[in-house]
Amino acid sequence: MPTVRKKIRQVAPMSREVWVKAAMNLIAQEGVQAVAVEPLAQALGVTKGSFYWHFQNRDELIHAALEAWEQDQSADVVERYGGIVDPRRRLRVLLFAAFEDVENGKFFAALAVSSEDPRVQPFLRRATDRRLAFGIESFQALGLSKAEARERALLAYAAYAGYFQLLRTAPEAVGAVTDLSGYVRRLAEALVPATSPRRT
Amino acid sequence: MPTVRKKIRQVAPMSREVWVKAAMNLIAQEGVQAVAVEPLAQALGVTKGSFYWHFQNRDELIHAALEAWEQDQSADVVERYGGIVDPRRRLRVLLFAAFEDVENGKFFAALAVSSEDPRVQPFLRRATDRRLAFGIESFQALGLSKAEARERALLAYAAYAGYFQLLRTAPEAVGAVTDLSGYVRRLAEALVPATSPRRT
DNA sequence: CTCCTTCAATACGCTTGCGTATGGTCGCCA
DNA sequence: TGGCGACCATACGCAAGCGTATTGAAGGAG
Repeated sequence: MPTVRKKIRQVAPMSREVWVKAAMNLIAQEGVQAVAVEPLAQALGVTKGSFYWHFQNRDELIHAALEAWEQDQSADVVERYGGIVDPRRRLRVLLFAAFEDVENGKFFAALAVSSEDPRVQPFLRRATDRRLAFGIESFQALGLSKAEARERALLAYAAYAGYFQLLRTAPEAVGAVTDLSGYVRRLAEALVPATSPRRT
Repeated sequence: MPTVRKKIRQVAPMSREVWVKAAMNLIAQEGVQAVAVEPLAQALGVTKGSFYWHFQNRDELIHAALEAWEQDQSADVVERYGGIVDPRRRLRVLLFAAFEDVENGKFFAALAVSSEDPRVQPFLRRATDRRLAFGIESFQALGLSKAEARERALLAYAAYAGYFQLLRTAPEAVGAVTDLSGYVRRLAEALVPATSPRRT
């Protein structure tokens, strides 16, 4: 240990956010049950003593991580594409954007993995409801009945959720489909009637 | 060893199958990590002493449960519909049958919940590969290229997996779509080109 | 009746992880 | 320079589960 006079510790005081970020990574890879205090502390090079200074208990960390995700979430997917007025275009843009945000898709799939956990259920439900409602709304703006809009929104969302679930469980099978945009285009064309403005 | 003792005990002998069935139920509802020996024994009204007579360890029970599922699995989905020669009809029948087998769909979704578990991964992979391969094969029989067949099979399977995932995480949202057959019909019509004019 | 096999209960040790209690170190400030 | 507060380590108690070892009951074969 030659030139280690000052520890970096003071500069990076292991603040809450470090724990939250680490927890989010763990959730994305192994689900919430993998967020265990002691292993996580060891991975970060500290002990539980540090953790229980920053957090009251394990649940608080999990909740913080889920909340952090929910923030990015509603900022990204919904609000950003709510501005597009043409519902046809909005739907297509939304679909492509959703499938291209692999990071978020993986986290969502990881949450679905922990869907039995009562801590994640409200978050999962809110995300699902928000996205489905947005889809239904958009399809209704195309002139479809509410029932039909619901049907298509559910199909679109199932295709989304299923895609990222498969990306978790069998990535090579998904990887064999080299052209993701082709996949999404097919989905969009199946759901959004008359993509080009040939039929107004 | 194989002296066939015919005499069944008057008291239900708590044979292996009772444990396996109970484990399958637990997996379907809460995932594999819920298959714990002691709670399960208590739920069955016995103690661990019984369990460790029938099984070497916990993994053996889990493996047996997963294998039991896999048996029904390949018997049901693939073999039963492989006989239909017309690929167009085969695909449609397969799609409807898959979505109507709610029991199996739920179990599959529960397995996806435990996808991080190294014990379930081979089962999940085999099921996915088998189903995808069957779908690709059928789409190719329609005259589609391999790439296009892969794309459609993946979309169909994602819609399937996502549907049952949503049924787990947000059953009311799915329940709002009252007409499941409409959902599947839309999916089928989007994927299977130029349905024959005979049947709807 | 006795013994042997089958099945199950009890008791024990071990590991993992949660949460608490207490003490130590370092910097800053009066 | 003494002390206070932020941050972390250590040590402990506790619960859940796994797996093992030992004991026990109960029925059939000889």
